[in-house]
Amino acid sequence: MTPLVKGSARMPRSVDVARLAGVSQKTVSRVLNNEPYVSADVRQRVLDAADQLGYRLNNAARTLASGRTRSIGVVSLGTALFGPASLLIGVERAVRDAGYALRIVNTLEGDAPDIAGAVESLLEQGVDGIVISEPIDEQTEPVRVDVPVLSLGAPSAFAAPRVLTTGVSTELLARVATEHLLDLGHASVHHLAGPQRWYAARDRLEGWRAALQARDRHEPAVLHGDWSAASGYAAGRELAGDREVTAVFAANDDMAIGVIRALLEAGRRVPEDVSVVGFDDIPVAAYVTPPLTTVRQPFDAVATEGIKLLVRAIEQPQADLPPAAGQPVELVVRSSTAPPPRTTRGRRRATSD
Amino acid sequence: MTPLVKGSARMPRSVDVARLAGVSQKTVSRVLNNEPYVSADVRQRVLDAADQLGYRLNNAARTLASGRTRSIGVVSLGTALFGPASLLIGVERAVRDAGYALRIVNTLEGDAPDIAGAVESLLEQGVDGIVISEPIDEQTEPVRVDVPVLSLGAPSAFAAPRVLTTGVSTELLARVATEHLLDLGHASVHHLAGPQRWYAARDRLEGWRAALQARDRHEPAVLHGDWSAASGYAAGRELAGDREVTAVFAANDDMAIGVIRALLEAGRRVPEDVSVVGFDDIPVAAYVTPPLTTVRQPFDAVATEGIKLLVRAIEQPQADLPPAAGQPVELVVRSSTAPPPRTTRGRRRATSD
DNA sequence: CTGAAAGCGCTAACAC
DNA sequence: GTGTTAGCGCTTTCAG
Repeated sequence: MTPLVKGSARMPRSVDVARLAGVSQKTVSRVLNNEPYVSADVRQRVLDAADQLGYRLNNAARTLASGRTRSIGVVSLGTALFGPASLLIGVERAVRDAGYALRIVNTLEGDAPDIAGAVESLLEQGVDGIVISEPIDEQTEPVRVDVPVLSLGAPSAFAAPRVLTTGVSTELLARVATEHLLDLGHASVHHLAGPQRWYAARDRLEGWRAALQARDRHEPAVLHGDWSAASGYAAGRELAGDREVTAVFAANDDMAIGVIRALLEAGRRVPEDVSVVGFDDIPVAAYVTPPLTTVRQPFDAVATEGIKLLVRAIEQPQADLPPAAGQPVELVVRSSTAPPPRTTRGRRRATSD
Repeated sequence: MTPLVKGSARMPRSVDVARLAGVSQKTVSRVLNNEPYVSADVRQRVLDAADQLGYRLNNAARTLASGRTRSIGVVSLGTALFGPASLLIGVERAVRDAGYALRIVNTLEGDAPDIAGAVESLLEQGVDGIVISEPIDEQTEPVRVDVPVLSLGAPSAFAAPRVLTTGVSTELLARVATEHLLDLGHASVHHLAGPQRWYAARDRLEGWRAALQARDRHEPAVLHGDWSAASGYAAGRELAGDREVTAVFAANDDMAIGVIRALLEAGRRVPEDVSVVGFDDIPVAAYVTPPLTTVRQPFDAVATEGIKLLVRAIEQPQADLPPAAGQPVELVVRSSTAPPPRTTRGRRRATSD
């Protein structure tokens, strides 16, 4: 009468392995944890015995006895948006490479209570560290957490032993995108921002603004979308009516594609009449009409870097945390951007002909 | 000297709660597990005490004592492709709704050894059930698993107590897409298939073939892509050279967008000269030029249905498994499809004028 | 280098 | 309705 039977036979335990290998249970534990001070001979005997029995370490027992779960929890957004999804993939790989298991909780809205609840549920499941993938709202009141927290992107209000932050400065990327347009000769650049509750959206807005201010350009009213192509389309219709508009920087590619669609439908050519830059370099960006100029985020590098920091905070609680390394920035110029039309009021001078 | 301290203070245990509430430790356990036979008064006292202490159940101890992990593992593909990502989100939600935690392992290639390894690692972490999200290769030799396995899409070779399968018949969706083109009057339909290692790709290919055969149409040579817009573009260039081509069904939207791009560059209009249908209805599908006709998969319904089955298999090992319910099929007609040009050799007759 | 004893914090079975 | 008694299968001391 063994209630823990999963399959037909009882699961072998480490004592069974020990018995078969003719050693103590503790020695089995040593071998399986790659601890030193085990003779090669004994090690091999144990390994063989384990293999023969189809033995598998019981994770719950390990965790209970050691107090370490060897797993990392991530709070993610329940969205198939390219950015968050790509980041999550990078995080999974990095976590696995570091020898940890991954536990995921998605939040629907990503607002403060949602995130707090998700963190709570991860803590209950047992995790050694937590990653907040796309932080949205600032936490109003700090959540108390007893493991290190990595916030990918935004600083967040967690009262944890260690709070870490990495991420590219997407602000820098936004600046680069805007400058590209300015360099082409546009007098100014309109911005279609993402939902301002997202840190990523605010960050890009700031980058755009900084680029404009650095060159002392007029700052047009900001339009707001929700990351969707549909919202980009709606904004594009507004933009199409305004003849002043010669350049648009959208906070992601989906919205940029929506903007272009609206512009084309209104009879404004892209890039001849209006240039459009996106953000993310989604896989289809090179194949829409016209191929989209955009900037690319190094999701994988960000994830790798972030998890490295988190794991260090978990395993060496005392050590100093090195500052996050800067990530490369990549502008991908395609055909949706060009110099402004001649009749523009821009301070550009006709270049030839 | 308590090694399990995570924060500054020792984590409270259920005995601490019991002491504070003036009951036995077992009663605390009862309350926290929502077991019956606890008076409302005692229940409230326990809850208050737990709250006051900031008590949190220790999952490892629960698991060890009960033999149930209350978590489900998913083997997923490390890709940000819209389909797999959307499915994963649905799975996460369904798993959470069922009161289980989620453990994820991505595979890079999704081939047999990869999947076997991923399953092994989930088993070691401890899971009550396993979901194989986008099955690729058939397993050559069955993997022995002692928990129920849900294969989302394809039947797979797991020697598990129960192996379940759900998923829309994407074969049916492919047939609907092909029939749409045929109904418009096209003599036949070319197919740009996905990588044939993917079950999803083989399934769609079959649906396309079935539609053609049902109407006794000529079956053109199949083109192959890798799901990417780039591969669609390459295939599109081939297609553009062949004047016989008036209709193309691509196995996903990204490839369809690549095909359209190549067609347009070659001077073939879409849909006037060639109609193109995609698959998935990715968010930008409605905003590319021309807006893409496509079919939509009910990811959420598939996930919900599948997890429901899996949870039943976990919690009621003896019960019969109801067959998976059929899912609705949705064809989204936009502007990338139209009747074939007049000069076509198709058996269609001019309709008017 | 190896082993024996003592829990980790909870649930399960059974008593009261 | 509630409490008591045993473990769950490991890791952690601490001896040899």
